[in-house]
Amino acid sequence: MTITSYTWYMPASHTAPERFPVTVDVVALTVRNSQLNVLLITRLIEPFKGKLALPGGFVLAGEDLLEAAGRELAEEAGVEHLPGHLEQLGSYGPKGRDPRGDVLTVAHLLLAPDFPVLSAGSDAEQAAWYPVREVLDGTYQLAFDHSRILADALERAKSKLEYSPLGAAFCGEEFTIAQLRAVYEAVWGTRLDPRNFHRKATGTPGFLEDTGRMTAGDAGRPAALFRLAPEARPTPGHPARAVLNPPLMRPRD
Amino acid sequence: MTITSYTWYMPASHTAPERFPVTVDVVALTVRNSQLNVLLITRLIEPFKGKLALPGGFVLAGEDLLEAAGRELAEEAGVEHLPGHLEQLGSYGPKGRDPRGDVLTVAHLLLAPDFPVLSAGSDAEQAAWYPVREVLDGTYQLAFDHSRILADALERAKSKLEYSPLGAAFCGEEFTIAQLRAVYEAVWGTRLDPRNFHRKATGTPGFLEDTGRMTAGDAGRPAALFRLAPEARPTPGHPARAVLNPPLMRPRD
DNA sequence: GAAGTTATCGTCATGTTGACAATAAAGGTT
DNA sequence: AACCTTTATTGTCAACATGACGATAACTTC
Repeated sequence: MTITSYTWYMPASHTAPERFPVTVDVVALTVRNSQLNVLLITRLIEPFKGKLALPGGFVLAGEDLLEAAGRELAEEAGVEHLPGHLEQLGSYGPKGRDPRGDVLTVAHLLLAPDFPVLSAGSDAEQAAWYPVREVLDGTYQLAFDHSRILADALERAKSKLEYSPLGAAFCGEEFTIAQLRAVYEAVWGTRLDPRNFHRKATGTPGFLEDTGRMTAGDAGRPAALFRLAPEARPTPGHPARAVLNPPLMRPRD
Repeated sequence: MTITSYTWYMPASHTAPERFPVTVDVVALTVRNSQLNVLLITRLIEPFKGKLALPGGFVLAGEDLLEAAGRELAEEAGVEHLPGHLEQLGSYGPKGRDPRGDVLTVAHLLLAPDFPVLSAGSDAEQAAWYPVREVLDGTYQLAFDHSRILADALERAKSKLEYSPLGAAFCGEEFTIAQLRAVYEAVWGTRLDPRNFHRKATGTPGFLEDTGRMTAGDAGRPAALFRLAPEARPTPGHPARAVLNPPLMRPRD
């Protein structure tokens, strides 16, 4: 259905409302060997040709935002089923983001276990994981306002870990306390005392559930395998409801 | 500037990107005689004629989102200068929100001291404060998906009070601890112990600053007047930076 | 002046944190 | 097999924060 007349919410000028191209961008974060990484694509065309950018693309007619974000991510990363937790981060623009005109973008945040990115053909935009640290310190330049979006995403991710059980979104189905701690350390950029973290993680009601199984083959004493407790698991409609209370304290910056 | 061709971010179909009407809506909250209130307008036309809705309107060309939200709010509430703290809440749509077609809306949240709403002429949409409680319990019906947006806004407001100094955004420049406590009680919908709240509010470094002045004329012992500490005041670019740590604990639901 | 009201300061038991000792259970080394 | 290294897990303890309330202080109202 196309809207041909607007008689409501009429701007003072009494003209038809402006229409904007709307894109979704995704800040996909994961932890690879104890480092926080972000998924970026290399732009093959102007503007910002050769620069790195967040994966994303236009919202299509009849699509919702999360839907569009999931679709774009799946397309550009070359995966079928989206792993991890996807949520909306915030909207940017439409003014002054793109040299070619006003574009509104709705940024999203994906917290996911490490997954392999498909190496597409050479004519497609190449997606790959990049250490967040190296993106922030200027080793790489991001296109558009994607640096700011990344910064906002990081701040969101950091605080998510404090109050929600979403740290586990970076892990697989089952994980050890040490693996979960590595997530917190990578996202927060700090070191945490293993003993205190263990106490807090296992002692918080409604957070973790012991599987009864253990790791084997690694160095050191085998570790117990945990999974998210049912109350902490995301359910359709109520993503990640349960809250860590009191929060897992992040050391003061 | 009008965009006539898109050669980047090209959807698979290789057609020009869809364009959407984009609106901003504002959930304006305030505390009036110990009750949380929300600013709503009465719709004068279809759809949802006669129903209540959040103030809002179309984003204009060359406008940014916060700008548009501030403008719409000022227009519909009939105020010149926006009081309080305005921030983006999140985006909704574009699918299935409006019976007439896809519209993307970016919801915003305003936390403000009680301010008088201009009673515009009878041909304009009438804006007024409504107790949030009565909106939630079904006494009033909201248009579009505005009930959901209001619910999300409330959740955001509640958690904002825990970790940020934004409770003070509901108060004027100077306020007493009891006034601040009334804000927390109204937003959280709980009663707080005055003595413990006083201890926490005045004992949190970087939150409040004693003005040295006192109230007079009210019932009971005069109260000291406080203002936000400089570290907790919003500055252009860094809105409400300082964080309450540890947070002001909200009683478990 | 007495009573009522609100603000503010204290007290105390309980719970949480941060620092760190000690033990457990594996693999690797000699 | 005895030892060493590594990592996991269980405790201990002081410092601090919270929640529940007692006790005053300083006004207004009657």
